[in-house]
Amino acid sequence: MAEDWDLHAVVRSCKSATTKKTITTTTATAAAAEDPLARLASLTFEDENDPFSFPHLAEPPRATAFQELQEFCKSFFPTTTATSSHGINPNPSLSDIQRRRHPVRLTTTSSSIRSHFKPGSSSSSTGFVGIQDQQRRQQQQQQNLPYQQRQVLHQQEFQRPQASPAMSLPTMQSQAPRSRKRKSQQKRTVCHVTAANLSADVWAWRKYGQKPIKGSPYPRNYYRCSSSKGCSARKQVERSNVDANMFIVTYTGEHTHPRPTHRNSLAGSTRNKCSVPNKSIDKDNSASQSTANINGSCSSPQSATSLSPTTPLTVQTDEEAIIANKNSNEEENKIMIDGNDKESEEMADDDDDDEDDDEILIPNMAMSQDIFMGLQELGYSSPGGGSGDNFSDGGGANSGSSWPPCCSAAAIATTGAAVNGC
DNA sequence: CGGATTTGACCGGCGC
DNA sequence: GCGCCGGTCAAATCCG
Repeated sequence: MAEDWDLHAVVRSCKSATTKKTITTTTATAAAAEDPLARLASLTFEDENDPFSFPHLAEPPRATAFQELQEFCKSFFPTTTATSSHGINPNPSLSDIQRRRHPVRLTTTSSSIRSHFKPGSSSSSTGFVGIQDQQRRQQQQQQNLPYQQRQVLHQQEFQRPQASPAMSLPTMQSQAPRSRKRKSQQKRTVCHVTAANLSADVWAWRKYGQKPIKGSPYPRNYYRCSSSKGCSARKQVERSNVDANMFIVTYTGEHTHPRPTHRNSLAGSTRNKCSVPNKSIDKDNSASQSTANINGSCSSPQSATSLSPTTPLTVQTDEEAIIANKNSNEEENKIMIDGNDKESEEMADDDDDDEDDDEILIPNMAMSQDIFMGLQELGYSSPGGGSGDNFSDGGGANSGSSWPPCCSAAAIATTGAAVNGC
């Protein structure tokens, strides 16, 4: 139920990315010397109005470091053939196989996304970075790579920033009548983010639906922009069924209003509730929901603040963004990375129907492991535990899973706010 | 009281 | 043509 699966609070409750600017600059730089990842984390925003710009990303020393890392990590990247070695679908269907023959881009249509989100489908090498990243992550884990190294690998996929995901989306017909066909053709920006990173969004989102997704133990939450009436921007948040720590965020549509420099006034009016941990959960259907049940929600910034704003922050740039981009109009917002660019080009070769579909999304994010630990101590279990919720397969919203990413996200945001004196 | 969330119902695209 | 399923609507409810 929503009390548990309370992503809305994450989505909306947290401060703008400017908050993280302080976090990253104050906590990450110290570790930057020994940890390349920390360098990434220490990236700062050039413009407060554009929290996703990373002016320092292109600085020669860092760029060199990235290139080195990239070279180093290339061997870990999957190459050309999809595998079923991740426990996703040992018995791929014909359609799955066919899908694998056609790499899918990050920004794509719903049909392709749907295909890739199907548990039985796995992407081919170059296309769907998000899913691939999940696979890669598992591969890395299997290879017992050090965590930070995995983080570096992960981070590399975020080196290509974009402005705001939503703002960079192509214009769509916001007043168009409801049309599935049209929806399916809308461009989407898909990214994988950690729970904390769900908050790295200056827009105010209002939840308007939640649906169980076939093949996924987690429901998908639907949000629309509440910053402005008539805004067609939408956002879907779905927990990855591959990596319970990750969330698949899909942006659709475009904001019809300026980006708020601060959180929209509505953003603070969200219900901030900190329910009793582990209210849990429908016991009737726990079998297939092994990871759906995370303990009770806590979207309350107040409770998060109680963890102390001075908690040392370990910057974790574990977010993912995706995306190749061929929209020349948006080139100025992107930093091209050699390896990724090649992949993008290859993708373009494979599928030139979507020449300009690709988007970049790279929030600069930080999260505090200490805060997570603190939350756990307060009774919030980590993702992946619990018994699971009951999803009705029929239409309509359902009981959601009870993973409370909002807790950590709110904690981060609030902490950052405190640091910033916001 | 206004706005956000929840959730059952409905619509329509799409695969078979 | 049919059924499945994702996406959206909207009434009820909640909350500050």
